[in-house]
Amino acid sequence: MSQDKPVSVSHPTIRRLPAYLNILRKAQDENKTHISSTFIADKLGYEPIQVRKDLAGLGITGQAGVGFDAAELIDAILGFLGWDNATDAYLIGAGNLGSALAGYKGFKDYNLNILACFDSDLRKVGTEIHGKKVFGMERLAELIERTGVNIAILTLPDKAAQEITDKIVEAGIRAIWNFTTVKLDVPDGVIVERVDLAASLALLSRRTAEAMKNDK
Amino acid sequence: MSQDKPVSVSHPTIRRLPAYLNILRKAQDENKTHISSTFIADKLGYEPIQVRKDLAGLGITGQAGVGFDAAELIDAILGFLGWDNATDAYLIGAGNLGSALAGYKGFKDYNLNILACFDSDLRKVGTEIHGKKVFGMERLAELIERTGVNIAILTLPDKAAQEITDKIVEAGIRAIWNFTTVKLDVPDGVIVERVDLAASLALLSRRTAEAMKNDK
DNA sequence: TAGATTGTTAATCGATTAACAATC
DNA sequence: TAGATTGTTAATCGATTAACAATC
Repeated sequence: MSQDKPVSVSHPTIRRLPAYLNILRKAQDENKTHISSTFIADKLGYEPIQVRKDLAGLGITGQAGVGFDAAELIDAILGFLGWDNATDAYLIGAGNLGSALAGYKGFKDYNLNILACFDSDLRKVGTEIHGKKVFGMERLAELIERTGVNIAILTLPDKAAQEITDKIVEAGIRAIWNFTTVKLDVPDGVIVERVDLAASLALLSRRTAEAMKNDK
Repeated sequence: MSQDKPVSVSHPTIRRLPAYLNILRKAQDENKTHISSTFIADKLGYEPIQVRKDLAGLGITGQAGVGFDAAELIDAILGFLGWDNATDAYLIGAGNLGSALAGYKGFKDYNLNILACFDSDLRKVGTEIHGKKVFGMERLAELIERTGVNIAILTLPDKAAQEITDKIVEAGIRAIWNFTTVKLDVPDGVIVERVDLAASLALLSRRTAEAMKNDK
C-alpha cells in the first residue's frame, strides 16, 4: 500500500472492533453474507450510525440498501488490528492470573499466541503450564533477543513490574500488555496497554451503590 | 445525609478513582498527611486540573497552597465507591480465570470479598479453590436467596452466560461483573459491568502495528 | 417502485484543558 | 510577603448523534 491515507481512528472505535468481529463471524457461521449496521448495533445496544462511523474509519464502504459484505469486513478489521497474522508473545509471571491467561483459548480468535512463560519461582521453571514452557527470569533477555518476540504480557507482582519492564524493553520488547497496577515508565515508541480491573470494579460498585439507593 | 446534592460523576472520573486511592494510600504510608493534585497527576501522567475536577465531583475540597487531606480524601473515595464496607460476591465459573480471581489478594484493597465459588464440574464441587468453597450450580439460587449476596462475578463459558444470568437475577443478584464476551440481557436496575479484554488487546495491537510501521 | 440502508454534513453533547483570581 | 495550590468560569477538543439525500 504505497498510498495509505492518514487513517486516524479513535480509541473508542478501536475498542469496539472486536465486538463487531465476533458478531460478523457468528453471522457468517449462519451463512449470512451481508450485515447491516442496524444488525450489529442491535446485538450490542449501540446506534447504527455509530457502527457506520466506526466502519467508515477503516476505509470500508457498504452497499446502500444491503449492508456490508461480511467477509470483506472481517478481513478489514483483522488487517486494521494486525490480527491477520499470528503474533507471538511472552507471558511474564506465571501466577494465578498469568496461568489463566496462558490457558485461555480465546486468544486464537485474535491470532495472539503465547509462546512461553517466564517466572521467578524455581519450582515452576522447567515445567509446563497449559502446554507452555516456563523459563526462569534470567533467560528473558536472551530469548527475547533470539526469537524477536516483541509483545510481553505482564502478570507479575507490582513490585517487580518496573524492573522487569526495563529489562525486556532493553532486550527489544516493543509492546506490553500490563496487568499490574503500576504505571510503567517506558521509552518513547514502546506501547503499554494496561488492563485496569480496579477501574472496572469501581464502576460496578458505584453504579450498584446508586441503584440500591434508588430503590432504597 | 438527608440533603445529598445530586452528585453526578462521569464514568471516566469514576474509573480514575482507584488509581488515586492507591497513590493516596502509598503516600500515607510514607507519613504524608496532605497531597496536592500536582503530586497525584505526576504519578499518573495526568494534568493536575483533571485530578482537581475529579475530586471536586466527590464534594471534597482541598486547601489552597497545601493540597488535600489524605485521610479525608481516602475516606471520601471509599465512601463514594461503596468500598467503605465489605461487599460479598459469588464467583460463578471456577475455570482458569475464575480460579485466578478467587485467589487474587488485591480485592481486599477494595473491600470485595469472594464468599464462595460455583461450578458445574462435579469434580470441583465440594473442593476448595484458594480457600473458597466450590458449590454446584444447582445450589446457586438457594444460596443467593439465603445469604442475600447481590454481586456475582461471571467467569464461565460464553454459552452458559445468559442462562445463568437469568437464574441469578431471578434469585436476587443485583450486579454482575461480567468476564464473558456476551452482552447480557438483564432487567432494568440490574447492573452489568463487562471486563473487555479483547478491547484492550485491540488497542494494544493497533498501537503496536502503527508504531512498528513508523519505524518501518 | 417501495423499503432498507448507506455515507455525508451539521448539531449536540460531554469531557478535558486553559486561564486566573482567591486562598493558605 | 512569596510560593504553592485550589476552585471557578470559559474555551477547546473530540466523540456521539441527528438529519437526510443518494443508492441499491
